[in-house]
Amino acid sequence: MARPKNQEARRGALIDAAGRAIADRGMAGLRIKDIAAEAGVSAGSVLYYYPELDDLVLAVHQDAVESYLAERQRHVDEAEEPVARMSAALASGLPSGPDDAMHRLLFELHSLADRSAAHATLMASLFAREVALYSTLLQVGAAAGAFTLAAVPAGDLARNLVAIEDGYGLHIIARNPAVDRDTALALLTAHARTVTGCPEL
Amino acid sequence: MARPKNQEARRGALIDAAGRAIADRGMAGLRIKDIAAEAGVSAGSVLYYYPELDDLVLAVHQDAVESYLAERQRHVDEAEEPVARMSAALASGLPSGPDDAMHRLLFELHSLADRSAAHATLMASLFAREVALYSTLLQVGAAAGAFTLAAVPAGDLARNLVAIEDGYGLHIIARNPAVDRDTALALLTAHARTVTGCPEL
DNA sequence: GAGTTCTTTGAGTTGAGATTCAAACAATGG
DNA sequence: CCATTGTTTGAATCTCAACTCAAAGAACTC
Repeated sequence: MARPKNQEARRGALIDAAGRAIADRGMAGLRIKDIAAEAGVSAGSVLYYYPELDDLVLAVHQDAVESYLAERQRHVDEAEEPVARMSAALASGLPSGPDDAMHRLLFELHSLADRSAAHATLMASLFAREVALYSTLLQVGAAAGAFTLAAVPAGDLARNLVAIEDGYGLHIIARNPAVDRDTALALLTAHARTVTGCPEL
Repeated sequence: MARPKNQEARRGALIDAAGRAIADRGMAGLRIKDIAAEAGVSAGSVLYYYPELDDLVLAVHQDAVESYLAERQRHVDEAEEPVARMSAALASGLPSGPDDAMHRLLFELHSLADRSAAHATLMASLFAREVALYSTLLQVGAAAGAFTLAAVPAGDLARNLVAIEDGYGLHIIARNPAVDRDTALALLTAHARTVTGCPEL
């Protein structure tokens, strides 16, 4: 063998490029040449690394789920106290606005879930891990005496929190003028306040 | 003029056919011939009535929003008492399962909102009217003494209810095994119980 | 630097689907 | 039953993007 295979790096670049292409053109408008242009290579090169386009899209989805979760965790971990950690979690789950690239990407990819088991699994995994994050925050907060949970198990409350995030996220991305990030965050926080009995949130 | 124009009826049939096609192939996989096949006509006929396919899709969206809302209202109106009406509202906002045609259709169409102002408007209108429905139910229930609202304005509670519906709806359609209709309804109802202070829900 | 293998490209091919269109067809008025 | 006009169709055409492929290029080994 001669020329070094840095296929990993190449594939990584293509995954990023495809992510950008999907976020701004949508799955329906995704074209190989757009991915190629975004990556600064020819269409042939995209096919060279991903003869099956579906594999690339799946890689994008995996990557998006992992980095989104890592990013949220990072935000939460910047805080120490249970209340502040919960606030950070709430703030990190909503799109910054209609053009939030990560959320646009995730919603586009989610639309594949009903016809692809692999995508459905990724979406379910994202949901489960977000629920786990909130569950932990709620339980730790309750143990520390900061929260008085409105219901048990905490997982039920956590699922509702994630559902609200997803619901508002959908509307923010869809440019619903009645749902901007600030209102959504206020309503989400109000809900969290209710179920934790914690007025400081 | 000779031959009677029953274009209205023809267009109506095409709207239905397109709705079915979108619900089961998705916007990304929508083909004129599928709409035509669904309507039992040739592809040419579809173009004859809708030279611009976007107009047909927009008509489908309008129609879906109206009939979905009408259907929900009908469900709610089958009950008399505030509590029963609220239960009916809660039960009518979630997909029956991953194959619920109306919800599949609505979610597909919603994905157009971020790139089309017309679709965004329809989606926003649907949201606003669902919020209005819940607002009314909450206020009437409170006035009747059945509910003790956890917050004012009632519209805030209503928006959270709709957001939860949308969030769980998304996951049910996406075949998330952790979110089936029954669990989602139970969690949604639990939330409603909390914010209304009404144990009978 | 010659040989080898990996990589990239662009031109050409293929195929699917949208669109056009002329001809056939149907219903009604006269 | 003929003329008129609306409707429908299928075949022909157009368009665009996926895919193929042979040739050129690049990095490494020996």
